[in-house]
Amino acid sequence: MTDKEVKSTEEKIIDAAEEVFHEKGYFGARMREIADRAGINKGLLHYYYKSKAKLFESIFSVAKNKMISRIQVILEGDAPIQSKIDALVDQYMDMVLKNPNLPRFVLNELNNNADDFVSKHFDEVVKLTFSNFQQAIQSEVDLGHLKPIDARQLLVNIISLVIFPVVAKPVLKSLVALSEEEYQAFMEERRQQVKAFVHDALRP
Amino acid sequence: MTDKEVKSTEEKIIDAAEEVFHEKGYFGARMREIADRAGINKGLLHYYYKSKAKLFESIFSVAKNKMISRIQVILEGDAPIQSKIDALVDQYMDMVLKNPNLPRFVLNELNNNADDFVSKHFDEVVKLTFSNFQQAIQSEVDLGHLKPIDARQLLVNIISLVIFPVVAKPVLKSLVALSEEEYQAFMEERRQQVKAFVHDALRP
DNA sequence: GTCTATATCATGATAGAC
DNA sequence: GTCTATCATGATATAGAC
Repeated sequence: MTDKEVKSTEEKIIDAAEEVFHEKGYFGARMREIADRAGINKGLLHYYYKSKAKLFESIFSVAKNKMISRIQVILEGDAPIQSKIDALVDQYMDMVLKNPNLPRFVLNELNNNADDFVSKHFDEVVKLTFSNFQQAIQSEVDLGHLKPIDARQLLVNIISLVIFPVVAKPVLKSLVALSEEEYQAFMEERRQQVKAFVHDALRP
Repeated sequence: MTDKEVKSTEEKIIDAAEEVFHEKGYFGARMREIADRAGINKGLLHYYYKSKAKLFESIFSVAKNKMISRIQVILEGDAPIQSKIDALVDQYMDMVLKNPNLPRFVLNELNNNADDFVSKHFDEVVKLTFSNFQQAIQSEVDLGHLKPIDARQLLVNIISLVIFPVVAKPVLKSLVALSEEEYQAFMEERRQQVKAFVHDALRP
């Protein structure tokens, strides 16, 4: 949907709720602010979503899917491991740069909720995906193409290198004294840098 | 202070407030819950801290210092770069394992506040520290001891590799299907793994 | 479907007795 | 210093007119 099209009320609500929940989290978000940003009033907001909790669930579910859908496709494919890693970095980098508040939001809300909530959203999805990746790593190691490494640690390394600098954006800007433009450039450089860093670390 | 000593009311408040703010963040925290965990009532809590905001500032300031004090000492010393990196990983790993909610808390609250708030807490401190590190990296690169790398990117890499898996603990436990004990073991392995990974990536 | 007005409830904060 | 009781505010949620 492009900006100039007329949004339905439902769409206006979703868009506004995404903004506010992603920025402020569940507890920081205000139904009032969501209604305002959607250009409607609180009564109408509650007409569409009976409660803040319902609206949140809807927003969170979409966010969670954005975070895991791409990784899943990549890790399950049968491309060579180096291209998998590069694709993983590129896809995640695209996603977090386009939705800078998404990772923090998902991470925080997963943390706020009990373990069974986390399992419900992640477990089934992720087991197969990961074991495929693990096997791919192992065979490359066996062939002497990669330095031996625990596949779990490697996967965590890659994701850390991409997501953390987005979650920590405010610190980063202070830490290396960046303006907004410099930060964007830094992250764009980072795309290549992370790929090279991981590649270099895996040299046998 | 050990557990069996009698805590002053002030100490009980600080300890309880740390727990609650670190777990729930500013907006999720309740003065009621802080009073309960401290074993006092809300009236007394407000006698010590006139407002939630004041109490928060006090807790946040300590948390922020925990996050930057160690890194600063290490990066400013004149040890060889490889030992600096190892020390940095060890120190940060110790800290985040002992205070698993600390990084998320600091990161979130920095994000919730305006840029000048961030600058106030970080800027002056960090400039000198970083330029020292940058020079150390550069001379090692010049000597051919390290593969050329942007010092900013390297520093962000190291911090990402240590902190992210703590911030993302719930995801991690699902992603690689870990129990609490397995997670702790994973993180303990990680201490060596990160050092080796960074070291390997920097081989010329 | 959309709005205004209102009910309900929880929270931060204060007042005052002891 | 510590407690109980209460206030004031602001947020979610509902009722009802249009």
